[in-house]
Amino acid sequence: MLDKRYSPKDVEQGKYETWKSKGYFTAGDKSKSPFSMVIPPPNVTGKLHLGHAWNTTIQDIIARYKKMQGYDVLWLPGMDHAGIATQAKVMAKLVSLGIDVTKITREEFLKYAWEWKHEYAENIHEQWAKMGLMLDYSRERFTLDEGLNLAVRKVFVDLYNKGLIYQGERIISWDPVQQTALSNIEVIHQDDEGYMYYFKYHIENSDEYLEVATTRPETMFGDTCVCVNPEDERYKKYHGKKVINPANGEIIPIIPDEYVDITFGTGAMKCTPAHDPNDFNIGKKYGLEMPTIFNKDATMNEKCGKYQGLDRFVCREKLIEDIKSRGDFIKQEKIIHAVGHSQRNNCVVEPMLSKQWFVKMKPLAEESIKNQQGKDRVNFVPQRFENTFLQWMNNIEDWCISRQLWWGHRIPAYYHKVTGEVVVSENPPKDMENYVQDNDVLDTWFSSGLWPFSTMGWPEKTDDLERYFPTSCLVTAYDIIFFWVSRMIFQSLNITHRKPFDDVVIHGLVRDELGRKMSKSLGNGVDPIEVIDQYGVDALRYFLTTNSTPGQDMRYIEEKVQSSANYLNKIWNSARYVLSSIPEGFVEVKLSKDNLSNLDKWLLNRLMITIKNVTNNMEKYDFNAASNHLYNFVYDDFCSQYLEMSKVKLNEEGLSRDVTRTVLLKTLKTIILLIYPYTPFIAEELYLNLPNHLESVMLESYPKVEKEFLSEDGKEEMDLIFDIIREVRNYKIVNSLAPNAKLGLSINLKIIVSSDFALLVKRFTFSDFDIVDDMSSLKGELFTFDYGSMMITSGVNKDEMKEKLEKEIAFDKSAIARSENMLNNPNFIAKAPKEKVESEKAKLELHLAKLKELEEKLKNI
RNA sequence: GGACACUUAGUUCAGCGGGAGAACGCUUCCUUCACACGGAAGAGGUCACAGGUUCGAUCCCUGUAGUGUCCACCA
Repeated sequence: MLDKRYSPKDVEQGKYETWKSKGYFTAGDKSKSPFSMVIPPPNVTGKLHLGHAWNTTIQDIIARYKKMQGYDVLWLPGMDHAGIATQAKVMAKLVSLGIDVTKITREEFLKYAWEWKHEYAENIHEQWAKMGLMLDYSRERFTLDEGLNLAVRKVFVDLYNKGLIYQGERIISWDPVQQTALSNIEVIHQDDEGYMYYFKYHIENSDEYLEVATTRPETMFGDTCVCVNPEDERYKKYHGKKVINPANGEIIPIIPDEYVDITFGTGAMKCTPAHDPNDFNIGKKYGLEMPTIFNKDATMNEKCGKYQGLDRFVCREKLIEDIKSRGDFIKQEKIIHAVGHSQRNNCVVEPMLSKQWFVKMKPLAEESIKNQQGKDRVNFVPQRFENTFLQWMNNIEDWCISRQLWWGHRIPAYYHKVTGEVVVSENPPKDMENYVQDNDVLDTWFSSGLWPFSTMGWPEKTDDLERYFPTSCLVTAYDIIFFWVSRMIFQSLNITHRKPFDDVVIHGLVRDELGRKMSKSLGNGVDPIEVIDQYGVDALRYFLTTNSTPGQDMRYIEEKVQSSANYLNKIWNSARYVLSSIPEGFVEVKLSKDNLSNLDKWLLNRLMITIKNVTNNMEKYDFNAASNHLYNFVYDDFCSQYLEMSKVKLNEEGLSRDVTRTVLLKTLKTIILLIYPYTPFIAEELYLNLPNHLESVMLESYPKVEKEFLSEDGKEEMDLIFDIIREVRNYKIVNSLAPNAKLGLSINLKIIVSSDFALLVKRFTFSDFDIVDDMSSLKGELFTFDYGSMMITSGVNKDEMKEKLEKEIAFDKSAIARSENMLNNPNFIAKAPKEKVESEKAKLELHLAKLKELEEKLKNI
C-alpha cells in the first residue's frame, strides 16, 4: 500500500541503479528502428548547473519517450576536455598547491590534468545518476580519448590536404593571461568606459601638425604610418609628407587611403599594422613594416624603449604623461566603446599579429548554407534559429584553431629541424628524430565539432556509425549555436557528406527569479542537487521542462518547483485511491460500449483526447504544451469529476462496479505512462504497484488513442450533470447555505438520461428532485443549460434571484447584439465561411429563446 | 551600426483571425471516508502604442516606444 504522502527520497531510492544494471539504458536491439542522440559533452571543469539539468532532462524525456514508442534508443554520454578552461583550473590548483608552474614540463602538467579529469568525471557521473538520465554508459566517450584523437588527426590532415587548413600570419585575438590565441567567438565585446586621446603628430620639417586620436596610445610604438582620406581637403596638402610619431620620435609617412572616414574623429588615423586588423590590411596594401610591440603577457617589448617591461596599461599612463610634458598632448574625451574580453577569464584581449593555424571557412560555410536549401537540411526547432545559424555562416571569417596550450589535441604538424619543411600527417614522420612536432593544440571546439560521428567510431566503419549516424536529434541552448552546432554541421557535411542530426532542438537559458543570468559573481546560482534534496528530482525535472516555450529563457522560481511537487503528490494520491479500491486478485473487465456508463464513456473520451494532444506536442518537442494537456486532464477530468463520482459507483454491487474499477485502473496506468518520460522515478514506483505490471515501466509502450473510446457518447448527460452540480454549489455559497444543505429541485430534460443521472445529481447536490415537463407554473430560481433546465424551488432568496436574472439577461442581450451585428453585416454573410455564419445564426436563436425565458421569469418573481 | 526575440491578470508565463487562459498569489467557505502538498466558489486584463489589411485583429502587416539577447574592427 502506498504511503499517504509522496516522499521523493523513498521513491528515488535504488531505482537508477536497477535500471542501469538491467541494461535498460543500453542500445543495440536490432529488431527495432534506431533513434540516436549524443549528449552535449559537459566540460570537466566543475559541477553541473541548472542549465545542464534542463538540457539533459529534455534529452532524457525524448529518449524515454522514443524508447516507449518502440525505438532502439541510443543516448550517448561523454565529456569535453575544455582546453583553456580546464588548463586554467588545473594551473590554478597547482599554484595553490605551491607547485612552480613555470618550471613544470608538458608531460608533468598533462599527468595532473588527467588526474583532474578523472576526479571531475566522477562528479559528473554522480549528477547524471541523480538526474535519472537514460545514458548508454557502455558507449561513453571523452573528447580527448584515443579514438577521438585519431579522428581529430585524420580530419586535420584531410582538411589540410584539401587546402582548407593553412598556417598564416594574421591578426588574431591574444589572451595575455592564458597566453594563447583565441577564435573570434571566444572574444566577448563589452561596452567599457575609456578615453579617446588626441595627440599632435608634427609634420616633418614644419610647424604644422596632424591631430590624431586613439584609444590605445601604447600601440603608438607600433605605428608605421598615419592615414588620411585622399579626398579630404584638409589634408591634401600633406600627401607625400611625413610626420613624427610623438611616442618614439620616428618619422613615418602620411598615406592617403579611402578606408579612412572623413567624418570620423579628426580624419587622420594612426596605423598600427601588427595590432589592429584594419591597420594590418593597410600595412599589407602598402608593404609597411609590422612591428609587434607586446610580449606574450602584454607587457611592452624591446621596441618600446624605456617602457620595455611595463604592463600595457601602466605604459599607457606613463606615455601620456611624457607626451604631455613635451606639449604634444591635445585633449582626452571620455567615451564608451566596445572592448574585447576573453570569454574564459575576462581579461582584455590584445589583437596581435601572429603565426597560427586557420580553417578556411568560406567553402565550408557555403556547403552548409547550400545544404539547408536541400532535402537533407537540418531541422531547427524552433525554426527561427536557422536564421541565426545562416546569418553567422554568411558572414563568417576564417577560424583560428591553434592554441598555445598543453591540454588538447596536439597539432599533427612536424617541422624539419634543418630545412624547416612542414609535414602534416596523422602519424609522425618515419625519421622523427629530424623533426619537432608543433607545440600547439587545437581549439576545443575542433574536436567537439566531430562529436556526432567521432563518438560512433569514425574513421572506422563501425556498426554504430552505420546504425546511429546521422543522429536523430540534438538538444542544446541557443548560446552554443555558433560554437558547436554550426561546427558540427560543417565538419560533418565536409567529412562524412551527411548532416550530423535530423533535428536540432534549441532551448533557452535558466535565469534567476529576477531574470538575471546565473553567475558566480552575482552568487545567484542554484545547485540542482540542493533542489533535488528538497523537492525530489522528478519535481525538478517537471519544473524544468514545463515552464517555458521552446527557445525561450526560463526563470528559476522555487514556488514552481513546489507546485510541481504538489502535482506529483496529487497523482500519487489519486493512485492511492484507485489502488485501494481494487481488491486482491481483481480481474479486469473487457470494456465495451455495452458495459460502459455515460460517465465512463465521457472519461475515456477525455482520456483519448488527452493522449492525442500530449502525443502531438511531444512530437513537436513542445513539452510544456504536452504536459499542460495531461495536467488539466488529471486535475479536472480525472480527479475532480470522475474520481469523485466513481465513489458512488463503487458502492454498487456487480458488473458496474468492476467496470468502474477497470476504467480507474486503465486511466491511472495511462496517466503514469504519459507522465513517465518527465518524472521516471515516481512513475516507476506507481507503476510497480499496479496489478499485472511488467518488470519495469521502462519496458512499457506509449499509450495510443483507442478509436472505440474516442466518442462523444454520454457527453451531453455529463455536461448537464456538471452544470447542475456547479449551479447548486454556487447557489449555496451565494445564499450562505451549508454545502450539504438540502434544496428542492425541479429538472426539465432535453435529452434522455441514464439511471446514473439521478444517482449522481442526488449525491452531489445533496438534494432530491423531480423531473418535470413544464416549469412555467413553478416558482423559484431558474437555470437554463444546453441540455435541460433546473429550478430551485425552496430556499430561494428573491433579491439574489433577481440580481442573478438581471445579470444573465444583460449577458444575453450583449450576446444577441453581437450576433445581430455580425449577421446584419452583408460583408460577413458574403465573405465569412458558411459554417461560421450558420453557427452564428444558431447562437442567436439560442440566446433569443433564452432571453425570452429569462424575462418571463423575472416578471414572475 | 545590424539581427532576433519579448511587451497579455498582482507576479511568472501560455495562447489565438470569430466572446481572454494556466500556475502562483489574493478573497470567501469547507478538516466530507485519495490528497489541506487538499476541495468548492470567486475577484482580477482598453492583450505596450499608432496606423494598415480583413466582414471581423489581442492574433497578420508596417511603424513607434520600452526591455532583453546575439552579432559587428570604426581609429
